[in-house]
Amino acid sequence: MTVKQVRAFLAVAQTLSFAQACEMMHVSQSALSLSIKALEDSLGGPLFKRTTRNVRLTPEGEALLPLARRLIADWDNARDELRQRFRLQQGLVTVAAMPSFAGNLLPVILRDFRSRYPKISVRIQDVINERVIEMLQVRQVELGIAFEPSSASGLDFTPLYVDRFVAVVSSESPLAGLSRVSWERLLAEPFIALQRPSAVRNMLEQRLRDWRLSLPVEFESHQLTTVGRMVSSGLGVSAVPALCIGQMKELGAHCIPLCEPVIEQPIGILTKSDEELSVAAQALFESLRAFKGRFPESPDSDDALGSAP
Amino acid sequence: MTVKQVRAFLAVAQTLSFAQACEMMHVSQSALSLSIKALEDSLGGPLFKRTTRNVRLTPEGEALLPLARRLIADWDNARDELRQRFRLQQGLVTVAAMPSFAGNLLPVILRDFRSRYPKISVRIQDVINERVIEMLQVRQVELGIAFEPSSASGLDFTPLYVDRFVAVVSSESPLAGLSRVSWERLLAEPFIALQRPSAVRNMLEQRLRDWRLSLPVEFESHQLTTVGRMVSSGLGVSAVPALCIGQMKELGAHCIPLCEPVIEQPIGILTKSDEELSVAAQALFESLRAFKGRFPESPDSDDALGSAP
DNA sequence: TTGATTGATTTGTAAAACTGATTAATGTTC
DNA sequence: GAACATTAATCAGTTTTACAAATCAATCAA
Repeated sequence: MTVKQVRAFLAVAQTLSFAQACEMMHVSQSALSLSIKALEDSLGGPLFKRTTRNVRLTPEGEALLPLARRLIADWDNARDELRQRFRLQQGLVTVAAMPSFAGNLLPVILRDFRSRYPKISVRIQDVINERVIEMLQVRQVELGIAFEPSSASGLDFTPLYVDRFVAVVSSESPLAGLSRVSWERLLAEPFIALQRPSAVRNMLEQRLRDWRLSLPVEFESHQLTTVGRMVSSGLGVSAVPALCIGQMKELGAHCIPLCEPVIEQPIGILTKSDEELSVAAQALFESLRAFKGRFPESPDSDDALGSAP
Repeated sequence: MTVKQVRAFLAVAQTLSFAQACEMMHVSQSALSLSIKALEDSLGGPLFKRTTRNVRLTPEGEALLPLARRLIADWDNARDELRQRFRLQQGLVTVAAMPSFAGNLLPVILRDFRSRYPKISVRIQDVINERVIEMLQVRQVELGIAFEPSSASGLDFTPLYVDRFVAVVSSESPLAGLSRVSWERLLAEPFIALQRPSAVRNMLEQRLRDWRLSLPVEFESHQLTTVGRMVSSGLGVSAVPALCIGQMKELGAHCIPLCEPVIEQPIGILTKSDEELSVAAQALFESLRAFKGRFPESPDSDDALGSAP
């Protein structure tokens, strides 16, 4: 019992004529006759009662008809779905991205991606860095965007850009006029920090410890927006990834490059190393990499890397 | 995309090894390789990621797996169902029979039939003669058991036996001792008849009119049982098909052969002439015919046929 | 009866599916 | 780290299957 045989059965059942059915199937009449006969043999009895002038279904044929219809419909649906998947005309990519990326660059990239592959839906998880890695490891998402993880994490890292901290100050602040500012100078002001647990916050404190600096935390918030508002209201200063400059400016805060040390961290695409990417995920992967040149320039000269003195 | 290819896919997906899968499929490894490749080509992309040491599903393969499982399961189910039908191990026969037959002989025949084909269910409609014919014509049932219909009914008639009217009298009746009784003598008593519309009743009146006799109807009932009770209580006499003798005796009534005229009517199996019988219906048809010899003897000598004088 | 139509059958051919041997690649083991 | 074992892909040759064209047999209409 093959698919072709069942299709032949449907064609004959529909037209009640071998002659018409064989046109529909694009085969010769003899081939159709043999197909039907083979099907009947494999099922154990006749499906049609046929004379030279007349073709009708037997009761068993009648019983097969609805079954055959459903089988062929399901068959074709499954085939089409798979084909669409491969053709990127359907599918779902799951992505987990750290908030600074998810909130700033990702929407732009996705708009481009969606216009290219309108039938692929993208599910984004806007979670902290650690959750990105966890979700990848338990296969909750196919792609992650985060800091480079430890090599033992079982994840592959494809760098996209190097993020760097910039100072955020109110426009009335005495620092506002400077073209660059040192951490030491910045931390003389009351500091508004992102709440723990946060990889960004942890990384920041770690690096500052190397320089024997510490954060004089005055306020804390989970939301970057809140941090921006606090700064622009003159409550204190902060430091955020360069990615968020636009957001800060919108909130009326002022951003200044930070030095001594320049704190920067490569950010990139994470994938589970032993896991294949779906065609759809590969497409998004490529779209992300294609944006590489359009990221805020991060001069990756070695001397700019802040290292402990 | 063929069934064989999808089966091959399932085998490989299950074992994650071409070598094991090809044993399962009883084909050579190269044939299996080609099958999978053909499937992949027809779908538009790889379903497995395979190295010489390792076979794993791609995300698209992962997507196909549940679909394939269902397709193959449905496929096999449909095939098995049809095969069982042809093998008489499954199926449904619908029968409409006139009450005198449905209530007396049919149960015995069906017990035999059920023991031979336990998986075939039989749906019986116990309806009056006219409904039997109607139900056949609209294909509500496959088989009917009734009087021979007019040849224009579009039904085929296979005679089973000839039914004959017998007198039913109470055991106290002066007629009870007779070995035979004429209709004229019987109709001198108050008559208990089956209610109209009833083919039995119509036929009876028709035949009696030929002999210039009429029914002195005193009571009417739809139920044979009620007729029997009335007779045995001495309310009157009746005449019923010979098939019902057993039933009447159980109710305490007495049955006597009727003559002048002997009113008899062939009863048999009806089928729609332009309709094929299901294998299951054919089997029941044969079971009914096989019982032919065991029906109450109806001497079909021509002289016994009552004809108008 | 004749002619037209329709499905079954037959026969030769082209396509496909399959096998077995070989090859290339990749873990494993000592 | 080299030899070995295992595995899937590939190739060549064979078998099997599927197909088309022609013919046949049956049936209906005129």
